[in-house]
Amino acid sequence: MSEARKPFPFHEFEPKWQARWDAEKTFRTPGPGDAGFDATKPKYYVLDMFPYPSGAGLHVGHPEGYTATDIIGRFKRMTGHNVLHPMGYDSFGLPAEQYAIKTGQHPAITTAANIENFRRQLKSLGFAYDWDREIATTDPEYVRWTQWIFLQLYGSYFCEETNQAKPIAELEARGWTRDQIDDVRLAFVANTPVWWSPDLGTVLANEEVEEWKSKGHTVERRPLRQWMLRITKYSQRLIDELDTLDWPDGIKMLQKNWIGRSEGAEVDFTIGGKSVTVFTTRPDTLFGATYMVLAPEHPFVPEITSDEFKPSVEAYQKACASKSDMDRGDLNKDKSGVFTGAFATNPVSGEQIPVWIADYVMMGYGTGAIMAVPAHDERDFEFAQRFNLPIRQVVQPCDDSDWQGYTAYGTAIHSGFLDGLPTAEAKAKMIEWLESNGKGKRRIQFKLRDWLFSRQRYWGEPFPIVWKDGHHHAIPESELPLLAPPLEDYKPSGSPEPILTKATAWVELPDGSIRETNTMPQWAGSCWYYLRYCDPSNKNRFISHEAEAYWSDEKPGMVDLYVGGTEHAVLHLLYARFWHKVLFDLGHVRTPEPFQKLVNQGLILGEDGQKMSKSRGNVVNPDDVVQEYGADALRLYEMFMGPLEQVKPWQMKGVEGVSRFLARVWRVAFEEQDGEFKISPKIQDVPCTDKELLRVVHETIKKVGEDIEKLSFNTAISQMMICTNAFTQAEVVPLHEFVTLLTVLNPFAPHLSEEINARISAVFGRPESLLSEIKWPTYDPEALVRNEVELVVQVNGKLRDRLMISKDADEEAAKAMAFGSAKVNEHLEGKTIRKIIFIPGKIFNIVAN
RNA sequence: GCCGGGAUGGCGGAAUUGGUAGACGCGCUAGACUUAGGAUCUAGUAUCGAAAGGUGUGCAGGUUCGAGUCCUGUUCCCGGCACCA
Repeated sequence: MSEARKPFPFHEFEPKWQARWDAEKTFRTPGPGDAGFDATKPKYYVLDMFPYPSGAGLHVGHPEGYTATDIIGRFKRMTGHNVLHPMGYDSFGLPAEQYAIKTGQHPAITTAANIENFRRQLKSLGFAYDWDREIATTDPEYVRWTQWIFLQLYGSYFCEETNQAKPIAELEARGWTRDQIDDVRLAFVANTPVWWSPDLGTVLANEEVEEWKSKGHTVERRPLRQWMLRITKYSQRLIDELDTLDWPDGIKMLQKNWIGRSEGAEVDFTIGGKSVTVFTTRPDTLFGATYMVLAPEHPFVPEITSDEFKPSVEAYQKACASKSDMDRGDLNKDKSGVFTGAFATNPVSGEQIPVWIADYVMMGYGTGAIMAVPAHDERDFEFAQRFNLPIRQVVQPCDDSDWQGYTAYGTAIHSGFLDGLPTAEAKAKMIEWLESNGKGKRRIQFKLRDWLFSRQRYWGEPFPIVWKDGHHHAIPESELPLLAPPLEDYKPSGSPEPILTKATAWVELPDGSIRETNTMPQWAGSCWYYLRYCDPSNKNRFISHEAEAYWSDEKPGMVDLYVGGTEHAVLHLLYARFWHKVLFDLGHVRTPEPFQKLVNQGLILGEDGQKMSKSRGNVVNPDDVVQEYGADALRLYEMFMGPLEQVKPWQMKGVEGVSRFLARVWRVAFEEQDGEFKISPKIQDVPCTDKELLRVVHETIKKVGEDIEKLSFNTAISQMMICTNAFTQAEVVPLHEFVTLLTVLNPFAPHLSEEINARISAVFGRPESLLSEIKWPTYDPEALVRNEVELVVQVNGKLRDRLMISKDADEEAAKAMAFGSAKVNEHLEGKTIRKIIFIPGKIFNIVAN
């Protein structure tokens, strides 16, 4: 599009307004203690998931959520709130380091350049952020507090009695030994099998493995000494407190499934005098256990295996060790396993059952051992069939289902003292029996594992920990932030030694202690950034008590609205909740949850309906759209595409559509004369005498306000289009009403609305004030009333006529009108009227046959 | 397999929560203005039918004066989890 053909000069006024907002700090949000802070206003905290500043820049998915929160934030400002709407950068991470290695530049340099580009792009979209609160997780001052929070975790344990974190000092006072204390810290060291990638030079979390493998990296299983966070202690609270949050059901379900709570029992079997505990959710089927299975990695395997079976057991263990969890999963159709030669004693029946090892039992869940009840468990059933193991019925189905492989509830049979009991009661009774006979106990089991928190990469926060005499110690808070030393070579060495180990001058301290050389994962920074925004430059605390108090309220979650992609459902959103709860337990924050309301924006697909990707060539770059149609058009289009949470394809024609709408708004105000935009003579500073026009304007105030609250932006825009069309067709455009339209349009298209308002204000000599700083208009309910309404007349529920009728016509009046209609009478011919249903102002339905 | 979300014109999507299905936009058709228009404005646009009228919200039933909306069953699509005992 050539310059001359631009329907309105957005290329001039958009940068102009952005520069002004920047220079005047229009959207600065004073907090407690800041000049200009008004504590009487209610707070509203609206948060975006901050971006990872990649080299590729923003993609069109970013402005989708960011525009939604921007509209909400601007709206809440106009309705009298102190709005906290900040932005920052999640700037540590493996991709940055990989990119740096590839380009030969230090990640600090590439990260700074990428942040600068992101900031430019964000500013070019006119978002009303308080830029004074901008943070990056790589800022040394930010790293300081990330490390400080880690030290809180390190300095705490989980008290089972009160179900909360407490300071380690309490245990010291009680005379606990160092080893005892180290065993219960929320941040602890464990030797555990982890996923190690030699070419990336780091371990990976389970959920990261697939992604990096698909990029061609290799991973292998290795036992390594790692830092873990005891998130499992919070399993129950993380499930229960979801109920207090206004989150999509799907996300709540995802987290619940991820945490994976199961109720059941531990049952102690014996193998040659040795006690082996299994976990089961069906203690009622204990009489039906016909064999036992241990995970191949179970520590008892070597000692219980008889000599005869040692070769096959060892061969099987070796084969399993080389398989990943995924491979095990892929092969779940084919059950495999070997007999150990050992037999276990069933504690309730005294029966001897064979002990097998099989990879369908995993060491990481429960006790790594199961009692197999093939009659009532699908997996056990399959395994028993494969290896010809006995299958014994102990549950009678309630319906006529086959009992073999029947996993639902029923009635206990062939089960001694349980016979005749329904499953739920049988479970309870068996647990009672186990507990009173010392053969087991009730147990609640979770799938959630402790969080593997260390990485061996360079581009992350170092642990504020030193080692001396084989023990770890926190470094003093005064030494924070502990920054990574400059390294010339941070390429992976191929060994699991952390990169920082190479910086010997940094690692080896004069007193003979050595620094921890692992670094934290990228999640660390994103776990608490929403707290730092409240008080971003505080030198003494991660957040002041005053700021924390003001930006929290009586709701369980601190942030009023959090918008972002669904990809973080179980990682970031779970980790952040965990950290927040620890800080809550320790008295640092007053809300038990970080995010009250969560909304996931839907993915934007390419024009071809496929996921956007470089290889498909269907990627839309926001910069190009801004260049051609302007920021307002991009913002408006992304909001007009459809419901925020829905997946929807991009259509460049749709951008043109909203751009035309903006041009129509512009042309209500201006006519083009000799390439200049002159104010339209239709705009007059007169009262609005056109009742219909006035009605549409007030309808627009009402609907746009309500729709913004509901995050229904597409319908709000549609109403503004209706309103604009009414102005376009009006002979006279009353100034006051037109400014009202500009005001409600302002949160959506801030540049255009401000520009039109500024220009017409100058012409009419009105005081110059920013639309974004004035009050949201109120609608007059009187103006919404129509004197005449359309009454739909139906015969047997089918529409037969529409009649204009006074808005408060009663049934008698409606009846007279309806039976006066020729069309209606035609359909009543030869019929007897049975009933009349009258909904005033809407429906008059005649039931006849 | 399990869990979650969805299915409405040629397309993106509306529908006051049981009350006129298809708002608004795209596309398309015709007209106006124009040297010209890929600009703008006006009118039309679910479908069958010349019309009257009929039919229509994935499919099959049900409840109701009335169902896109509620109930039962079913098909397909998208996302997530997946041997968790």
